[in-house]
Amino acid sequence: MTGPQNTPDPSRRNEQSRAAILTAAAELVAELGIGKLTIEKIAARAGVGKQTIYRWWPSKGAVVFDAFLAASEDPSGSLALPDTGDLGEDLRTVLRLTALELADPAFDRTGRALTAEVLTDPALLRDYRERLLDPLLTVTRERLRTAREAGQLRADADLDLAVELLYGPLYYRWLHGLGPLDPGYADQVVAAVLGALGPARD
Amino acid sequence: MTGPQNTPDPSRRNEQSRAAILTAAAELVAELGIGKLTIEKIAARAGVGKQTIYRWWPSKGAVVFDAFLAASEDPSGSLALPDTGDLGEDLRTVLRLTALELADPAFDRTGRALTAEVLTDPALLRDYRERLLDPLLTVTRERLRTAREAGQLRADADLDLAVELLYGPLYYRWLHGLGPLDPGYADQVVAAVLGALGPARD
DNA sequence: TCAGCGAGACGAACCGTCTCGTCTCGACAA
DNA sequence: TTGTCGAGACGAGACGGTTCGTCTCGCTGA
Repeated sequence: MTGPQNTPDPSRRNEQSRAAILTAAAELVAELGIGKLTIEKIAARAGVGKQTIYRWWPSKGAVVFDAFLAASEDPSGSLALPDTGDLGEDLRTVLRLTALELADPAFDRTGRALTAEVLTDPALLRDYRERLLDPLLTVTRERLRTAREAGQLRADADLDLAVELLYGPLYYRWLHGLGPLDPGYADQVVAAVLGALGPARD
Repeated sequence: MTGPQNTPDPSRRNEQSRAAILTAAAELVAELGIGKLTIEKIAARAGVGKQTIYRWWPSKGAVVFDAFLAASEDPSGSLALPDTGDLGEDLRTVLRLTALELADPAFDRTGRALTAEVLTDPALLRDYRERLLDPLLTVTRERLRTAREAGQLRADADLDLAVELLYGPLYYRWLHGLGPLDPGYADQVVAAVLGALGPARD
C-alpha cells in the first residue's frame, strides 16, 4: 500500500473558481509585482479559500504561470509560422511581432516576473519548456528546415543554432534593457542570421 | 529642512562585519538557493546584528549581488579581452570561457538566483549594468571595433548588434537549459557571427 | 562623545495545514 | 422518476511557525 494519493479529482473541479483565481493572479502580479504577491491576496481577490489554491497548484510561480498562459493562449490553439516561401520575410514577421510583444510595457512586468520564477524553479522550467518554449522552437526549426531544403539556407546549417541566434539576442536585449526592441532591430537580427547561414555568397 | 538623512557614515563602517556578511551570503545562497535565504540567517551566520545588514543594503538581492561581485571580482580589477590580432581566435577564447563558467554547476545556482533578482528589481538591474554588464559589453565592442578597422569585419558592421549576437545565444541556451554549453557551441556562435559580419565574401 | 556595533524583543504579514459546515454530483434503491 | 446517501471540492478562517523590518538596549572604538 502506498496509501491514498492526495491527488484531487479534476472532473469535480469548479471552473468558476479556477478562472477567478487566474484572473486575480494576473491582475495582482501586474499591480504588485511577483515579490509582493501572496497566495492570501489572490484568494481574497478571487473570493476563494486558500486551500482551493493549494489544492491545485504547487507554488505561487505555478499559479502566475498558468494565469499568463491562460491570458496569452491562442484560442485557435495551434502555433504556426507563416510560410510565404520567402524565409527572410517570414522571419522578419515573426521577430517583429516578438519584439513588439517584449516592448509592450504591460507585458514587461509580468514577463519578467514569470521569467524570474521559471529560472529558479526547475519544475516550472520544465513546464515552461513543454508548454511554451519547445513548441515555439520546434515550429521555428521546421520552418528553417523547409527553407534549407529549398536552398535558402546552406545545406550544412545547424538549425538549433539558427533558432538560438534568432531569439537569443532579442531576449538578451529585452532582459537587460540594452536598447530599443523595434522592427528595425528584428530585421537586423534576421539579416545577420541569413548572412551567416544563408547560401554561400562566394 | 528636508530632515536628517538616514545615510550612515561609510568611514565608520566595520570592514570585518561587511566581509563576514558577504561571505555568509555567498555560502547560504549556494546551500539554500535565494528563495529560502533570509536576512536573519545571513546575520546569524555572520555573527552580526540584523540592523547592520539593513543599514547598508536595501534588499536581500543587493546583498547577494554584492557577495557575488566580491567573489568574482578580478583582483587586478581590469577587465580586458585578448587581442592577438586574430578576431576569431580571440572571440572563441572569450566565449569558450563564458560557456565554461555558465556550465559550472557551482555557478549555475547562484547565477540563476542573481539573474532572477536582477530581472525583477530595476534598481538592481541598473547596478548590474553599471558594475558588470556594461564594462563587459564595452570591452567586447572595443575589440570588435579594432577588428573592424583592421578589415576583419565589414565596414558597416553594427557593433552593438554583434555583441548581442555573441552573448545572446549563449545566455538564451543557458537560462532555458536548451543544450550543452561546450567549446564547440561557443565556436559555432563565433563562426556564425563572423559569417554574418565578416568581410564580404562575394 | 557619538555613531556603528551585536543582540534580540516586538507587532505585522504570510506561510502551509487544518477543521468547520455547505454545496454539488453521481450511484443506487424504491 | 424521484428520494437518499456518501464522496469530495468548496468558502471561510483559526492556527502555530517563520520571517519581515523597526526598535531599543548597552558596548565599543575612533
